[in-house]
Amino acid sequence: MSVTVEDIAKACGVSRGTVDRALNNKPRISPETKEKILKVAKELGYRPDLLARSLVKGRTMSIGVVAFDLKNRFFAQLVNSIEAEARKRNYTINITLQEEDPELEIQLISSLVGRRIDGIILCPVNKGEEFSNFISSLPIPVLVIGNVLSPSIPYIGIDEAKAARDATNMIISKGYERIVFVCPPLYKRNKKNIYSHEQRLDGFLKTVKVHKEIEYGVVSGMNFIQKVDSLLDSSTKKTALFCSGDTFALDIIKHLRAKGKKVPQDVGIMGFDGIDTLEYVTPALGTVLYPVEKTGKKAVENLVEMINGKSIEKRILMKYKIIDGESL
Amino acid sequence: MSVTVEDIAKACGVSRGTVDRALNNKPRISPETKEKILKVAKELGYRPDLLARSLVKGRTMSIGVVAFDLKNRFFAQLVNSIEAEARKRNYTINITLQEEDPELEIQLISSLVGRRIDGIILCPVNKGEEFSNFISSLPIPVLVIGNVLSPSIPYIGIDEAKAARDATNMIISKGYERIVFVCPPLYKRNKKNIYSHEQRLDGFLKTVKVHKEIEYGVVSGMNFIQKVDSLLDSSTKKTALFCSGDTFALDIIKHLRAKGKKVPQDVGIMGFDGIDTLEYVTPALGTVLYPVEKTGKKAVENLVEMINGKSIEKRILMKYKIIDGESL
DNA sequence: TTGAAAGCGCTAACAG
DNA sequence: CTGTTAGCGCTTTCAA
Repeated sequence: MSVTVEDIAKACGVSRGTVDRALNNKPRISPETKEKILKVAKELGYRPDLLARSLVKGRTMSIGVVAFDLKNRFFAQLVNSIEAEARKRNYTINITLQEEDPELEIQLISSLVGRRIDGIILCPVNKGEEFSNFISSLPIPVLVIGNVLSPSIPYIGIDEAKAARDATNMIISKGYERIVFVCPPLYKRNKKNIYSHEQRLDGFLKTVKVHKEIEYGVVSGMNFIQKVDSLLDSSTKKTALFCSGDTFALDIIKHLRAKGKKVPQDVGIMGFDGIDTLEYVTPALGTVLYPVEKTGKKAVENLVEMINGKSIEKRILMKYKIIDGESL
Repeated sequence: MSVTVEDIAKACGVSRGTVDRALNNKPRISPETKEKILKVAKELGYRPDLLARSLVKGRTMSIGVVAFDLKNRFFAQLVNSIEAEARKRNYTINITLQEEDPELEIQLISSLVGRRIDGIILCPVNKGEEFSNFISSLPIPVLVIGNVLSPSIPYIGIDEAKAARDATNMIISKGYERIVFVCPPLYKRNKKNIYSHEQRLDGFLKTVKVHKEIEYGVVSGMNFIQKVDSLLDSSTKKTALFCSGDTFALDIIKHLRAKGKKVPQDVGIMGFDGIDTLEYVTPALGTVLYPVEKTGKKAVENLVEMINGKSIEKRILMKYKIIDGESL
């Protein structure tokens, strides 16, 4: 079908080895033959078969990405920056979405390994020792983003608990009498890896417990909007809702608006993540700005290091930023 | 390094051919040997090298996607559905982002072809005969989304011009005296493929010219916000802005809000695309709902058909929907 | 400076 | 039912 090294060799009356030397700028070839080979290669429209090359070289120059889905702004932004950084380094990315299905995740990872990609950036939904062992047993390096797996598997992200503490303190400083942590995913903590949300909860609880005067609560489950509703009706204390993700905050704001309640007059709202959607939302949401783009970039940098046999830090923390919006 | 067919063959005292028959459910093998081989394969933790398989099979079971970037909601949603549908069909996707760089786009496509992917879904930024010829000359099928390239290259999308006509008529029915088409990308029409925006403009113009009583205008360029501003100051006619993309509309709304102007009281706004961000935006933006997810799904379906040697329609049109929001 | 041959791991074809 | 061989397209090694 397409042109091969063999074809060029024949056309030039040389051997495949010589063609290889010409095509890949290797020494031990005369300038004349080289020039001729390059010319013929161009004429024939030669395109190297990267598949065959990978087979012999033992690396594919591609990295696998396993994420939840791309509807989620966080992952879209993340993958965007991963691709950009990978491209800079001549890597291609293979994206697979596990849609929060633990079994699918394992399948996808296996498939990626089978494709002989050079490394994986993983946003895991699985957790536990068995899965961690599975990851550790893989023949290629894996870097984890978002949810920590085990101390021995490289992780890159932010200090979630500390960020939550800072955010909670910010809310407290606004004079709220009651703060409710809204964390819908919490109910799946037994089945899925929601490390980051648990850490955020932890940071929240630690902070709020110090302030005896402040009433606090935690809401979890997919029917969090109803729960929030009844909570708000149950007391007249000045209340703030600290949501463990911006989208939850936006859902609540939307609901409150429909009910005619006002933010922040009737209730204060704080988000987490700083997704780009916020740019167009009013009132401007207070949130914790997660440096997604930088995280993606850094992840590629470090994964490539690992691919090249270097060791990296097991826990790389990025700088987050507390954003004081109009919603508090 | 890792376990190969050869290893299993040796361990079982059979030939590679037999192992192949066992592993891939091929006939002409006794149940006992098959069972034994499968058992040993599992014990050794065998993982087929898909690279080697692809080399001999001539297909990689992966499809390439070339898009602008994933910050753009449209592409994030599109890629999300492409991945999901591809996964269903046991295809993996290779994503590359061209960031609206025509030369990079060509490079990326070449690289994908070199990797022997089975087909490409392309959201082109290039245009013109030369590029179309380049695409046609590729040894693998290409399906285009968004911007049409040439009638001979399969395209999937919506009837942009008709959608714009319908949208314009909807705006007119609201009693506006002046309608301005805001299309920032228009200024790059000579360098880049902005087919869809041009079609939208075309649909707008055709419709508005029929209504002699209505004043109309077109704004282009990245400083469209300023231009819109001075336009609004220049007349007291009841004006609507028909933006050729939702994000432009959102940018304008944001700006107007900052200036204290109200939508739709002071000016009506209509968008195009129906990106998911709109869910959280007020006032609810009137827009043209592009069936992104269905388009991505359909694209994979059709590309796979092409990969399997079947021919498909050259121009597949999806159903769009005019959304009457609160912004008009 | 160039050629020939081996081999990456797999599947396919043909014998046996 | 099973083994052997060739070959996918490339790179690498060892001779010449």
